[in-house]
Amino acid sequence: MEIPPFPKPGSLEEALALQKALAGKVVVAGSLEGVRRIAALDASHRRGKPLLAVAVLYDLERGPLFVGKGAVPEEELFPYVPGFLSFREAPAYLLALKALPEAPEALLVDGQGIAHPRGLGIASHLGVHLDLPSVGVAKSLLYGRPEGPLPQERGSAVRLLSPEDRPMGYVYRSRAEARPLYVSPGHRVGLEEALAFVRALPTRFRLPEPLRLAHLEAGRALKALD
DNA sequence: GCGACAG
DNA sequence: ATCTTGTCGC
Repeated sequence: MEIPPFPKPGSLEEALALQKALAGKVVVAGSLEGVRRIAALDASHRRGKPLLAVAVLYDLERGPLFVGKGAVPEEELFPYVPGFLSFREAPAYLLALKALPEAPEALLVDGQGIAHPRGLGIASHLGVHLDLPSVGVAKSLLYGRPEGPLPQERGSAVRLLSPEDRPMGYVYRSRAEARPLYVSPGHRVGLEEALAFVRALPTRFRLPEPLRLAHLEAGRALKALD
């Protein structure tokens, strides 16, 4: 697939400017109905080792088809700063995607979409960079607050609101006993459509299966480095 | 000034 | 993300 070079900011100020510019290109509209092949992205890292990213090419009707991997040496990593995660992890994800035998129709990313201080979480950043529909599924909250209490039952969801009460996504209960997930549109998908998409994904445990596989594979691939 | 803070 | 043991429960 076509992958444009990813600019590495020389400073946080530069990253901020890039972020603001790209946020203006995010499209929060569209349906993922009919999408069949996606790429699920997750990464693993330990100090002293490279950041290891995994892209699982996943057919929604057949299951996992291929695992692409990408690694970036620790010395080359942008520092982790809340709100700037994409500048650290995106380069590794792009390498993992480049290793896939075919381009996915959409991306499922471990992290926020537009539920972000400047509307450009890693899912949105990757979506805009590659001009692909994308959805963010984060395991914890970065920005915003739930509109109300989240029911315990599996499948329940409440909107995630910005400080100005703008809906940015959903707090979603994928499993009855599990802590919620934070689902938000990345790019080229609407608010409700992003939730509908995640709800339709096969989910055996807390994380949707494609992301769980990416998570497991990233962990074992990193461990295999030594 | 204080608290919050994806991975 | 990772550092970390046992422990509760299906």
